[in-house]
Amino acid sequence: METAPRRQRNARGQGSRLTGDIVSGALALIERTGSDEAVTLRAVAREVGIAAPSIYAHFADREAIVAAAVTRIFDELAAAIIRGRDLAGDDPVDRLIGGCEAYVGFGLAHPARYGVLFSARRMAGQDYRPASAPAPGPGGRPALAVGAEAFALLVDAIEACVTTGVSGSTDVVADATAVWVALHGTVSLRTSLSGRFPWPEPAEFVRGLVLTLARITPVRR
Amino acid sequence: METAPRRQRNARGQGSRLTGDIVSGALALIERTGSDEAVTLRAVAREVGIAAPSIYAHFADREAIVAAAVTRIFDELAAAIIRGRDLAGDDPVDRLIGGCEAYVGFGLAHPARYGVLFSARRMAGQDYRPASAPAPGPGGRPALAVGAEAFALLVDAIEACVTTGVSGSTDVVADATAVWVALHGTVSLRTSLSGRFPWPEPAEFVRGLVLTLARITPVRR
DNA sequence: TGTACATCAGTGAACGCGCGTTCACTGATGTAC
DNA sequence: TGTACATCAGTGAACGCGCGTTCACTGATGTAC
Repeated sequence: METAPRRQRNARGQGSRLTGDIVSGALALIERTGSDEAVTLRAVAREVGIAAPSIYAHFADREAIVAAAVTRIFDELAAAIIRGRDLAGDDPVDRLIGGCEAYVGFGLAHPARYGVLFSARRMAGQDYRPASAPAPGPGGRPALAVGAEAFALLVDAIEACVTTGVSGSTDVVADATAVWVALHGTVSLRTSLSGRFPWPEPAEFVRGLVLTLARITPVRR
Repeated sequence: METAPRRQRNARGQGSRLTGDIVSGALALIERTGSDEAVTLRAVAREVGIAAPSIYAHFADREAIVAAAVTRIFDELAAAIIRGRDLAGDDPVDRLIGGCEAYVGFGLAHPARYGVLFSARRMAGQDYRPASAPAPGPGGRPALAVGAEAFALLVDAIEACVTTGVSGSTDVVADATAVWVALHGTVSLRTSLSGRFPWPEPAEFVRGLVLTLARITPVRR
């Protein structure tokens, strides 16, 4: 268990910089081990190059660190979706597919980060937290709000397809839910069973799922 | 940490009964805590009512216990699917939907058990294992074979719909993969975000997913 | 039929480890006078 | 301009805990003679 070189202490008034470095250290541990289990106070301290008790000035406990990491990952995911959507051009179907491919691409490229987002146990833990302290995290909004933003992107993308007449969806939210469920299942199952199942090529598979579930009329393409 | 009452020792020649009890203890821990993390040698020993070192006569390590538990859960899942399929009657579409609803029903009713089946880290661990020791477990077949059996049930069910002309699928394996991914995503997301998302009623939602992705011709119903 | 013995099915104590958390502390740096 | 002081940003040692794993052992029961 090698320790990072001892970190230089922050200048007066800059103490909150360590907050961000602790989150980065937690993300590095998640990335390296594939799980948020590895995010212990002592491991994070080693990663960042500080003494373990120093963390208490920035986070109440392990859960708070993980919650802050989750917020950061949701931001990365949302940014990836928006990038994929906007790179796809102006056609609403292309933009929908571009965003969905980016979602799956992010999940497959960063399975550890993605997995932490939807770790059932962590979420269950949040349920026990009193409503008065909704996992704020120093990143700003609570993680779930960011997740909701990503879902809103999907709803809007399908809505745009309905508006231009290429989607026959009569319940956009229900169909967006179906698409999300399928995208998540794709990332989750492929990650679990990567080499042990004859997976089709991801981009084409996702395209097929989205066209079908978002009820894009086949006439057009 | 209360210990179970001390277990009565097995009669001579019946020592292997403890093997099954250890797996049951592991399942009880998974069910109670929601995660396979809780399956430690000492916790299992407490659960079963034996001394921790006694486990070594039956399992090489923690991983072997979890692998045996996974095999048992896969058996339960396959049995649930078959039951749901057969209770649905003779119509191939009804049987397909019955099996899929049973899959999702099992996952939602036993989220902890289901979650362990597809825990990415556990699976990754199996990859590092040499091919010479494919996680045999005292349950019989390796867990993945049982997973493949469940997938074969799905392929057969769609195949039957194609044969009777109600499914327009031209690539049954690809469409079965899409259905599986969507079912898994449904269980996984609903479990993670149970109360924090306006989920539609499961049976109807699953029905819609399956009819769409298995390309059941809408003419008929 | 009696008895010595082998085997089976475990036990109990001990080890070293990493963990969260506490406590009193240190040493640089800005600020009031 | 000098200096005492408060504050900030941490540190280091120590605690008790649960963990996997080892080791020598125990005591019931079947079996060979």
